Amino acid sequence: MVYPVVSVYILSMPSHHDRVYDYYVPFLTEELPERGSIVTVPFGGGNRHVSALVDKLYEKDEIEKLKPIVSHTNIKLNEEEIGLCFFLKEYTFCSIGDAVRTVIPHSFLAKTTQVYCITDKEIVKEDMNFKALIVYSYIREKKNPTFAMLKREYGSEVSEMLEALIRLGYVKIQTDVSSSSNIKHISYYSLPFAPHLVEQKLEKAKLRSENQRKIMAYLAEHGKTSERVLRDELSVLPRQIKPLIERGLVVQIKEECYRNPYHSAGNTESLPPLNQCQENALSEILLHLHTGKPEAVLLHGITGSGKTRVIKETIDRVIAEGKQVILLVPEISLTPQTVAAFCGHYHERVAVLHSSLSAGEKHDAWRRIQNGEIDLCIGTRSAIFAPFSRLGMIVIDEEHEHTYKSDQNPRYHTIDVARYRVSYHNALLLLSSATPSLESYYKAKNGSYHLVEMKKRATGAPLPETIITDLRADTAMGNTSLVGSILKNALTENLSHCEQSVFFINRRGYHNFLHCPMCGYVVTCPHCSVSLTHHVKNRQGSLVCHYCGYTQNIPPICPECGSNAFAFVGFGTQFAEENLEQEYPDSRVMRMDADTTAQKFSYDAMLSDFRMGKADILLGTQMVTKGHDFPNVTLVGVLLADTTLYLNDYRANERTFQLVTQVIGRAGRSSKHGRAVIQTYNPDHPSLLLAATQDYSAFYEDEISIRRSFVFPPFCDMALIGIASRDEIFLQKTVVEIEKKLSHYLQNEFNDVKLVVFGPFEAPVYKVKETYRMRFVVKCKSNKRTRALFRTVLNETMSKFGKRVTVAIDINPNSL
DNA sequence: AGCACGCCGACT
DNA sequence: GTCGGCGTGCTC
Repeated sequence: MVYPVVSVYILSMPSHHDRVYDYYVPFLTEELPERGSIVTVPFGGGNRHVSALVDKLYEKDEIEKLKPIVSHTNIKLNEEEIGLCFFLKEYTFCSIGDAVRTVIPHSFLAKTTQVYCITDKEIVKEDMNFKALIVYSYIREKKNPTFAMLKREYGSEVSEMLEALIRLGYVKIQTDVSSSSNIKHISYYSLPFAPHLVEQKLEKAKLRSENQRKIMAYLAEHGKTSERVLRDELSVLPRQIKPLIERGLVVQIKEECYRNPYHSAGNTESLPPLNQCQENALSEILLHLHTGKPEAVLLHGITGSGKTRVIKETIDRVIAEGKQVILLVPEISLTPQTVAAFCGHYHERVAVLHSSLSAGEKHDAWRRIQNGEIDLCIGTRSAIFAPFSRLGMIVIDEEHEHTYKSDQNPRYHTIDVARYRVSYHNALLLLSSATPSLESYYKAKNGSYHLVEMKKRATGAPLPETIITDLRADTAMGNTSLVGSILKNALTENLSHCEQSVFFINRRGYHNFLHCPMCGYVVTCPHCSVSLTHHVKNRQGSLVCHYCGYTQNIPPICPECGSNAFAFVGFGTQFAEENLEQEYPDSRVMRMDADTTAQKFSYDAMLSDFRMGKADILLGTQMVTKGHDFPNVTLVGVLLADTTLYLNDYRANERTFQLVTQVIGRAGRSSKHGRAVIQTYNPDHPSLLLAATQDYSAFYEDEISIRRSFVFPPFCDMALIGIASRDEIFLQKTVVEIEKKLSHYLQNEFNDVKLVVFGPFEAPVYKVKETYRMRFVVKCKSNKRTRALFRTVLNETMSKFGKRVTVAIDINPNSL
């Protein structure tokens, strides 16, 4: 006798115990699970029910040692999704469970519920009182009720009873996995006969109720009608319709309905024809579309060159051929405007996917894509997993943005996943940016991507005139205003012309921190080793931790030495806003940062208000720099460009160049002449000088030679090994253990692996939310052997120190 | 991750 | 003499 057996990965397993377990399939009558099916299996001593992914199905005649699977759900990952899971596991050291939860939405995975069930134990009379017996037989009869059911039946004192029953071994708690389909249905009603027969039918059925006649009449006139319309129009409830259904006078139809917050207000206005530069770029891209193999194009166009237009045109071509497209944008620029701009005439065939959709909305968008109802999916990072079966192209707009790198659990880079998917489908990967990441541009220069460049602004407008101003000169003259004299002149002039300005500042809050000049004391967060930031809300000042949200009042004097010279140092968006309002009382200042855009869609509302001219000055953090098109903006000010310049990170130059280039690009996008003023204490810094002239290739040449000589990406990979614990002693122990293991393996089993280990260091913020953090920084080449070494060290350390510490490896992290 | 098994302190 | 702390180890 041979039995079907499945090898499965348990989805709740931590990565260091992630391996296959075998189960036999007992129910031969039902459909067999397949590779990719999600099944429920008994696991561990208590045989609790857990979800698992079927890796393979085979036959075995010896099943003595195996347990049977419990059931299999209707959820099944396709071959590509399974491949993506293993890809994520290999590259990010996550478990298969984490990978599955990343590749498909959480709502697709079965929900677990706690149910009570009886055991095989024979009842001993003395153990049971009358009440206990009642509860026991209820559980037996109802076949595994939930706690909610028991409580409804017997009140809340039932929990003591249950505890006793469990203690005596008559009842146990079981985790049931119910496959929640999470599909929303909507009921429609219609007549099963021709409308003119209504009267006749009503007579025959002897129905005289006014409401029921109304319903019939309405359906006769309007045909198929939803429950909701009937309720709104006739104020009838489903239970009044029910008798009609029972008598066969009305039929009920249930249809799957999709929740869609983007009512795809597509933009069907005809666009101006492509200019020569755009036309050339388009035809170059199209060259790589039908090669029958995976291709990648890096579209590098200066700010304002109209990349968006070219992308849209390319999307049209791909969809016209019956293929599907994923368009990714950075979190920050996923606005209804962006969606509308790309929607074009696709309307209902567009899905939007991002992390702040509700579970139901995400689920529905996913279902529509699966059902082949969608041609274009616009979204943020997670939309890279959109389940298209005829994928023709993946577009990654602003490809240099750090939001494409996941900074938690599966710490994947979207471009890596995109390359996997593109090669699976023989599709085209289109990366686009005005300031490509060094890594991408390097690949383009070396032939692994095709490079397409656009060097002219679409409107023919010249690049903004850019002035780098030396704040030291202002300081020397005793001018401590945030706005130096040159920027001040430019702003005054701009205001008098009724033209708009965008000011960029790199920091939230009011002042940076509270500092005592007498004793040097700085007010810090009690849970995190970081200074508190001054925020003002409703004219009330408070100190806020940007890591854990801890808030406290401002102490009037220094708690350390009692000095009243206690003062704020540095400044943020809030302070700048007040400062500008004071100096320019007649101008309207709009502040945009994480604090003012916390509400859903408020970001969008602010942008369109500003575009419509409801403010003169838009002041904000990073978010004002992203790809927006403000035709009336002619002045851009960077209040302090130095903040990214001296980051303790090899990408400091790159970040500065990208940021400044992008901000400058906001100015003078229409026919009006634009100006940019960059305030700095380092007016001679090459990255600033090159950003001012928007000279990407010169910047690239400079920077790539630095990267080459100091060996930084793209000439190697950086791995960050992060160790965190609430217990400093264990943290230290783990750090020592990792150091020991690394050096041991590098001398023995893994002596072919080349890596340079730096550290251990304390993390830049050593303590966050009562957790202490240390790290190693490793220069390596992320190949199979290196990852195998990392995996070995990670697994062994985690097995040893298990719950007291967490160790995570991030390959090419966003910040070091 | 869960959960059982197993070995030492504060209670009836 | 027991209840219960959580350290250790296993899960087809």
